[in-house]
Amino acid sequence: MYFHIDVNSAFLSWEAAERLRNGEQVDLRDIPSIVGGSIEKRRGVVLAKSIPAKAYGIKTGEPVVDAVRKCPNLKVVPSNFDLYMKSSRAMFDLFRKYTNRITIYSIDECFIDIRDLDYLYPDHVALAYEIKEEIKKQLGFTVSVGVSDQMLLAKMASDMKKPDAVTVLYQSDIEDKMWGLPIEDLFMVGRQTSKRLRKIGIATIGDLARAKPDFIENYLGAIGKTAWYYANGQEEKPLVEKRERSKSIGNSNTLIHDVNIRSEALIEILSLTEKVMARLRKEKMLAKTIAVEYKNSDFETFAHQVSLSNPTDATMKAFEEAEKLFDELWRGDAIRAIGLRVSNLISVQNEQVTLFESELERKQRKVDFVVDEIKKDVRITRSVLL
DNA sequence: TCTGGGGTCCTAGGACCC
DNA sequence: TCTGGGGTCCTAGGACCC
Repeated sequence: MYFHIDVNSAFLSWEAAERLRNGEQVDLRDIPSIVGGSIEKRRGVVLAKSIPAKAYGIKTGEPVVDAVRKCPNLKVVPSNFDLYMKSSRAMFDLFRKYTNRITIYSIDECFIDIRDLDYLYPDHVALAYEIKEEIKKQLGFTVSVGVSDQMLLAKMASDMKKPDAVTVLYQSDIEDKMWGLPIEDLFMVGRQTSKRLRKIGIATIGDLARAKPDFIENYLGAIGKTAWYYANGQEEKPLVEKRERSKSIGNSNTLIHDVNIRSEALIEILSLTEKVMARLRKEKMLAKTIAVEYKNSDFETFAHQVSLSNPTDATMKAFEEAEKLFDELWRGDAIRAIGLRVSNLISVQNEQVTLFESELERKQRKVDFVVDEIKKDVRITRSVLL
């Protein structure tokens, strides 16, 4: 038996709760409001919206300027990722008082396997309400809980009633509760897939469930098969697997101005490389593949990647490769955003890094080590001061 | 319409090997 | 060599999630 727990308008709720704690009178959740990226820094999209804002037709992911056009007295607050991390951790810690069988799916969502709690809490729905109420009381925000014997159905269920709700959805309910929903509501059916499905007359989850699976797979490929199973309330494989380590680590950045000077782009790439490689070293991993990506002013993206013969965690080694990749990649157009990602990661322990290492590489590793330590100290000092 | 950032997985085509 | 086909690895691009 699973719960899927989803924070309602997470970033906005967390901001609202924090402001109330700090003595502010107005609850952001009661007025048209959004958490939005900074327009000046060209990150101006809606990250979260209040229910009153939703009533104006404001959607997550749309440009903030459009949202303001829809609702001129919209309250726009900036994002605050430290607060989100803190709020997220507090919520997951609260769940851990019940069980450790928690699969974190994102910053504001998780699955809880409650099979160990049967003895203490034979009534699953009552437990769902208890947890929901405890979050509200202790942390000041609401969640939607989905209850089912399967992860997929628990996830679909938590989406059905919002905010502050518990929804039960078993296999035997899907015809009644799920099949009438538009195809877009099915997990893993996004814009492209729904467009293609509608083109062949599949408009609801029920339409997909009743279609021939082989035909759908032929038409859409692997995603078609997966979606067909989901429409029928089945998972071909577990919805999410607990994984110890990430498979890739990357950072990207929208530049304050479009750039078409190589040296300016390289400064940005170096800064991204430093960030990404520091994260990689912190995870005690080495990367075999390095990829550079950019987005031009027309929002086209281009990427190049390379596989190294010797995996590395060294900033300068990665930067050398990134520089080469960028030179192959860049068409001389105006660059809006740049990203760097490493993948094909292996544990440091699994590799005798020193085996093929040159004197220069050895020195560079030392530099990385020292820089990481200094940054650690800076953080410690700052937290002591706070 | 003037569009973020962090991820995962799939697909198609080419290189290379046997 | 004018050649078949399977397996594997790699890359670029795209779809999806939050």
